Amino acid sequence: MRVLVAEDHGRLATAIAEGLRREGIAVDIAFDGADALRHVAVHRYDVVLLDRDLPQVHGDEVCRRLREDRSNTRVLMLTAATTIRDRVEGLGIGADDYLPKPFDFEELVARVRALARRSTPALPPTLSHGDLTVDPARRTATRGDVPLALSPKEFAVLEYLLGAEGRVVSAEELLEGVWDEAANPFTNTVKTTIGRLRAKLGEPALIETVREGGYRI
Amino acid sequence: MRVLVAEDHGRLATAIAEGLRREGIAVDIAFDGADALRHVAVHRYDVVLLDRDLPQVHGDEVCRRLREDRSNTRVLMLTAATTIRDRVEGLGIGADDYLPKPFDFEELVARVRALARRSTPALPPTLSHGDLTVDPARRTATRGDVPLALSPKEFAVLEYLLGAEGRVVSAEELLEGVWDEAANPFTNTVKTTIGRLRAKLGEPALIETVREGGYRI
DNA sequence: GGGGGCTGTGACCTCGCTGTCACCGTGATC
DNA sequence: GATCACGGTGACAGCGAGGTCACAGCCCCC
Repeated sequence: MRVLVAEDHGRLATAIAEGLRREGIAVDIAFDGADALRHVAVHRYDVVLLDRDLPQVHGDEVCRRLREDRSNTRVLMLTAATTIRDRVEGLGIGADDYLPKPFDFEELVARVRALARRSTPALPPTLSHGDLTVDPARRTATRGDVPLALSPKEFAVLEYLLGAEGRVVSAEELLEGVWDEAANPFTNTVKTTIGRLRAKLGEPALIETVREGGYRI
Repeated sequence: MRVLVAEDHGRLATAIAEGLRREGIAVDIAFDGADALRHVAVHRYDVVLLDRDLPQVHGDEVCRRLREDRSNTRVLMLTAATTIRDRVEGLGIGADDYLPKPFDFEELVARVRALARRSTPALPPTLSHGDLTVDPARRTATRGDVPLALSPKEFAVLEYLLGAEGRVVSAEELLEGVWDEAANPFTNTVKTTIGRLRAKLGEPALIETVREGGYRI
């Protein structure tokens, strides 16, 4: 899962980002509205966490533009204002959800996850393939009743591959979908992560390699 | 991601190419319009970076030809002229985006990325012929329920032949369409690959030979 | 401060793919 | 039947994509 945090208060933005990363979510940060639009043009996000009072380009405007390309990115509006009127306005603009500051971090994560699940509507709440079952909401994965202890990155990669439903996923696509923009494009961390994931998934092997193509489940 | 830079100023072309490569993007260079068309005929690019003032064949013409085959390659026009009129004309010809020189390199990269994201709305789901089925997205081929373990080259050749829908495809055409430009034109690797492919496809034979002509499925 | 898990890096290795070459089979032509 | 041209086949060597491993930095938690 990949999220953009658009928030001009540096401390808050980085705190949110840190927290989400600890949950295995790839996070980029934009410090103003123009920056947010630039990021959105370049990458695909599952969710944009959007502060309403952004400098340069107002949050409402960013939201409106996001609605225009009908990419199925979801918008979670953050705002200091807490009146019902604001809430209604926010949703009217096209935000998918709305969270008044100050908020509880747990709740933020829960809402982000809920929205992300909606951004790929075809997928059922738990993903499975053969005797492998992955529950994105609970962050658990089991193979034939045996729970798997996956790290956040490993989990994210597995989730992505399952979501692709047998399509071949290139290393580049994985980098784009699971890592954040700081990732070195020439890294071999994808190879390594796939290797570790395979080791944990055990036999019989589930992740196939397609030479010159990528990986497939 | 693969990009073609069509730009006749050698220094600028190589500088752009270097920069994009540093971003992990595969880049080919064409120094004039005819060269650009040749590259485009042979390879599939996500984005073509097209200088408008190209020698031999003008950028506008290259762009028009790109629109004609409905490959979903995106065109980013570069131009020295900056008037609104030019901009409108450029887009009218069918460019997907438009960047006036001089430009900020960061912006160039961002726009290339944004275009590339738009460029891959999945190809037709599967190709088939008789009991043979080929799924390009999953990179799988089956013959009557039996999955075939094809190498990348074999798969590409099979895909090309199926795409030709019974037309006779010459060895030269296959070389152009499936191999890269470094391929030795006198090679007999096509013969060899066809041989291996036939062996894997099994009986009854699907690939016919047309003497002095080429192959047909 | 120290231990432990998670990640990314760089070095090294392995193995399958691929292009080449030499040779064979076959059908056409004389 | 001899010759010729073209296509098929099998052996082989080099290469490069992908796998593996050890290690170091980082962060968290005790």
